This record gives sequence, C-alpha cells and structure tokens, in this order.
Amino acid sequence: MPKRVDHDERRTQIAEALIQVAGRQGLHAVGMRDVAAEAGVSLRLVQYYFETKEKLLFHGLQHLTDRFTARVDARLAAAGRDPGPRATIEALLLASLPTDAESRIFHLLYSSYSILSVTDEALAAQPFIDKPDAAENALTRLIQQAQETGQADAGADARTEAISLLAMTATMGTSILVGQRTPESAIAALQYHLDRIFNSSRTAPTAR
Amino acid sequence: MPKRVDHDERRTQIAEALIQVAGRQGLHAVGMRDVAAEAGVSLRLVQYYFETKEKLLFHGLQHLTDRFTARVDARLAAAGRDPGPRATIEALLLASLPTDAESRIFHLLYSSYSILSVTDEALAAQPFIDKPDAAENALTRLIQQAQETGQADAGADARTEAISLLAMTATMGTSILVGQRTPESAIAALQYHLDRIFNSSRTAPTAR
DNA sequence: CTTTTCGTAATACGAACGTACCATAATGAT
DNA sequence: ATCATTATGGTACGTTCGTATTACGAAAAG
Repeated sequence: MPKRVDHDERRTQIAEALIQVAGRQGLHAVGMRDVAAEAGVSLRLVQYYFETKEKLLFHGLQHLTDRFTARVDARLAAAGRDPGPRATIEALLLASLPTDAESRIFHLLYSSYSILSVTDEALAAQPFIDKPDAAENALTRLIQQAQETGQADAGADARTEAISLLAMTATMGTSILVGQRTPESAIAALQYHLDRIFNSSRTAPTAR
Repeated sequence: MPKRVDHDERRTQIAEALIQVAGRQGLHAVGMRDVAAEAGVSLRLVQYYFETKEKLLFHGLQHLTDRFTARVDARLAAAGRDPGPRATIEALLLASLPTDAESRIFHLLYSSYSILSVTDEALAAQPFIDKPDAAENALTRLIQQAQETGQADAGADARTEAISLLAMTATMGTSILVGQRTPESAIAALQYHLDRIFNSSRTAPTAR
C-alpha cells in the first residue's frame, strides 16, 4: 500500500474545506468539486473519505460545532479562572456573535443547517439540537448562582432569562450577518439586559 | 389573440405555487418545473411570466412579505380598535410566531431568504431589510406611548426593549420551526417580558 | 518475492436544472 | 378579411451535479 494516512486528519481537512467554501458561496451552492478544489485534492478523494455528499454535510456540521465549542472554551479560558457569573455569561454570548471571519462563517452555516433541517428529515434527525439545550442549562445555572449570592435580581426567572438572552443573541447574530445591525448595537442591547438582571453592587439584594 | 389575461393575477398564482412548494421542500430545492406543476401550468408559462428564476424568487419574496403584512393587519383588526399598547404588541409578536401552516411557511421562507441574502448579493440588494426596521419603530412607539400614560415602566429603554422583543420572537419562531420549543413555551417567555415592561395597574408610575 | 490491500487519479454516466427555440390557436386591430 | 400580436404548449440544448467505474502505483503482509 502507499503510506498509511490518517483518515481522521484527512476528513478534518476536507470538512474544513467544506466550511470555507460554504462560508463563501452559501451552503446550498457547495458541490463536491468545490470542496475538492478548496482542499487541494481530487474529486475522487472526497468521495473516498466521505462516500456520499450527505455524509460529508453531516460531518461538516459536526466539525463546525466542535470548532465552535473549542472557540467558546477558549474565550472562557481567556476570561481568567472564576471570572464570576456575569463575566462568564458575557463571554458566552459575545463569543456567539459574528464579529470576525470565523464566527461569521459559523453563524451563517449553523443557521443554514438549522433552516435546512426543517425540510430535510435526515438532517433533523442529526443530534445538533441538544447543543442549544446545553447552553440554556449552563446559562440558567449561572444566573441561579448569581441569585444565590445576591449578585442577580432574585425576582428574575433564571431559565426564562437564560432562554431570552440566548434567543436575543441568536437574532442579533443574524442581524449583524445581513448587515442590518452593527456588533456594537447588538452588544449594547445584551448589556442592557445583563444590567437589568445583575446587580451592580455585590451585597444588596434587589428590592421588589 | 387569445383572451387577454391579467398578468398580475397569473404572477400571483405562480408566486403562490412557489411559496407552497418551497414550504414543502425547502427554498433551495424548488425548481421551475415544481412551481409549474404546483400551479397547474406548463413550464413554459412560468418562464413566460417570470423570464428567469431569479426574478421568480424575487417576486416570491415580495409576495411573501405582502401576505404577511396583510396577516398582521388582520390580527390587529381582530384585536378590536384601540386595544391598548400591550395588546397591540402581543398581537404583533404572536402573529409572527409559526403556529399554523401559513405562518410556518412564512417563517421558514423568510429565514431562508435572509440566510440566502448573506451570500447572494443580488438578493441582498432587494429591499426586504427595511421591513424589520418598520416593525422596530412601531414597537418602540407603542412602548413609549405606554410609558407616557404610565402603563409601562418609565425606566425601560423603549427602543432596546422593542429590539429585544422582536429578536426574541424571531429566534423563538425558528426554535418552534425546528421542533426544539413549543409555541406555548415561546409565548410564555414573551409574556414574561411584557409583564416586566408593562405595569398591571394603569395608574402607578414605576418606582426606581 | 509475491500477493493483497490502500490511497489516489481520471473519467464516464445518468439525471436534473435553467433556459432557449419553435409551434400554434385565438383574438384584437386595421 | 387579413394581419399582427398574445397566451400557451412542447421540446431540445448545454451545463452541472452526485455517483459509479476503472485503473494503477506503492507498500504492508505472507
């Protein structure tokens, strides 16, 4: 045989190519030949490592979410250890906004996959829907922790606020993507709600 | 000549067919032959009234927003005349949620067009981006009115709240669409924020 | 050293798509 | 009555797409 090659590595390389070209042309417009050209390999190779286009798309989605998770983790690590609930939430939300090339592509493609999954049942069966659930749970717990330590308004419904923050962030992301809103205004709106939920002082519980 | 036919009527009929089939298969998967079959006309006829597919898609988007505007207006009319700011806002937001077949299709296709416009500059040049702006302005004014009459928290930032409500509603819609959330839970979250913004009593201004 | 298997390449195939072309019946205008 | 125009149908063309087929060199296995 020729030099045994690392399949996972090659698959990652090709999935990366898929993401790049999809970010440029749109997920709907990407063909196997485009992916092959972007990855610098032959069309046959793409077929070899992903037998069908559907499998390629699935793996691309998987790779996308993995990369995004790593990105968020990196942001959290950069915030220092134990930065407090509010700073953690800020890092989480701001990492999701499409403010640079990488996050723009992520947001665009994740949205594309979501919309696609409405009419494509094979994609809908793919388990990329529980990712939002995990984020929602994490945010809820952070808010609850802040409430217990008096850092957040005790009268707020933690889960509903978590859902709302994530929902707002998602739409803000799309608005930024289509050029309807600036990242600054989106961040301002999010800060507005964080100011509302969190107390500025760390001692006084909220009067109600 | 044959019986002179109303071009606008035919174009509307075909655009309607486009929306139906796109709602079923996804916007990316709709072909001119599908539209022709759905409208019960020949492929040539679709070409005749919309010379190119691009023009057909543009007109479909136009028709979609028109229908949605009419739908919202109908909801507002059904709420009775002068129902107060909160009821008006509720009608606006709830009309946007994909709770029945028609609104599901609308939400799916509007999202599809939005995502498409990120990578398709011809679509991006289409003026369907100022529609959200109009909604944002309308909501802002309604909240301001409520603040002036003491029906809403005077300390709230009307525009930011309007932006937030619309943003939340948009994501909630998508979540419902992909089956991640029920309409009831989405409505509950929206009500939570309306309860926060609006006072239950109509006289007492908010203490702050 | 032979044989089998793996990575890679080139290319062919059938289907589907958007568009273009040709045809024709019906009707308004002259 | 004739002619030009309009609405409609059928179909062919060129391209692109995903997939299948065939081939071949290189190295691990025996």
